Amino acid sequence: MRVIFMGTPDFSVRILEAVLDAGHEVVLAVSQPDKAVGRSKALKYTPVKECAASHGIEVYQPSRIRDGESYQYLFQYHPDIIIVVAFGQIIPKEILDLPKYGCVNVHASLLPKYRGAAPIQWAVINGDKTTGVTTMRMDEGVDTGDMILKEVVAIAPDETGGSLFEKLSAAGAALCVKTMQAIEAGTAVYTPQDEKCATHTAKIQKETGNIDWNKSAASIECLIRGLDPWPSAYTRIQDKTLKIWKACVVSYDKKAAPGCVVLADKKHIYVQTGHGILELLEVQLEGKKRMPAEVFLNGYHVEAGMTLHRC
RNA sequence: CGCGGGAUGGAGCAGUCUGGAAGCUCGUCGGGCUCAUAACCCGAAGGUCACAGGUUCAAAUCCUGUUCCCGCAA
Repeated sequence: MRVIFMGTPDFSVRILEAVLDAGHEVVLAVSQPDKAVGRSKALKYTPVKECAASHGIEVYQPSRIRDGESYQYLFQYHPDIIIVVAFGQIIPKEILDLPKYGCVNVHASLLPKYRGAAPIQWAVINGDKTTGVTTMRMDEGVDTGDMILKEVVAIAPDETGGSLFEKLSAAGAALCVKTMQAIEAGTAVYTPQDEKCATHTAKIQKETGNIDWNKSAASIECLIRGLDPWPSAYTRIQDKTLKIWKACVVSYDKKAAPGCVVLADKKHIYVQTGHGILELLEVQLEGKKRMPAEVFLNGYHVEAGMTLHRC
């Protein structure tokens, strides 16, 4: 099929590559404008742009896809289908209706659950046991279109946002190709979403990682995993930011105020939470590299009674 | 040139302001204690103090330049 691919981050790249591998003709890649990023503030290509460029695919980067120009531009490519994966802008109806087979979206959750921005991280943060990917025929709402195919993916006990991202992008890539086959063969079945079961997720912000020690140890542990590798869960220790990369729930028969270090020896740091004790296993002090707790303890003095603060 | 922190035995850090003997915690190796130990005690090895210049009788420390790492911001 003649495909226009719209997407921006790494998640989209995996699917773009799968579409190419399946032999489809990607005539145009649409991505968000490049952004100044990193310490040097250099303008950086979006991952999709980078991938498209390496395959010799033309790239289009409208700042607003909703203005009339974009429609005109896309129209001249006469796509059979538009595949949209984490593009980052809402697509107007005229473009949705442009291709013969419409616009198909790959979403990293089992719709109608987790419509919206960061379904992967939220599935981990909420402690879900399973999640998945869904393909759908897009309509004007955000992630509200009729579903075509789904695949369930298990969330491991030590799953991180990053590792789940890998699993879901692989699953999404395969599912996208399968969906396209079904559409082309005319065997695709379109199932409306049950609005009553719909949930939405908010965009992940830096602030999302600010640990609230009043929460339970288990939920904080999920937060830590969900926000690994970005933006990471963090707290304050003696006026410095301490990122927490790995932790586990432990039992310890001592009580203190939430955020208080109840045990600190040569190898362990136990922190009281609103419910249960959390042991910090891997941390990173501002300006430093991430390191196991016992290594951190070699050079940083931590003792029982110290308090970790919410920023 | 967006802002800031950092580079010191194998690891993590102090020391830098107020130049003048290389220090702490851990690891490693040897010995001791012990039924035993990842526990404890004693001892040892191991460092061009990121790199290059400069100032000085003397530089980890002050000045200049370079490289690399990290946090913030996006």
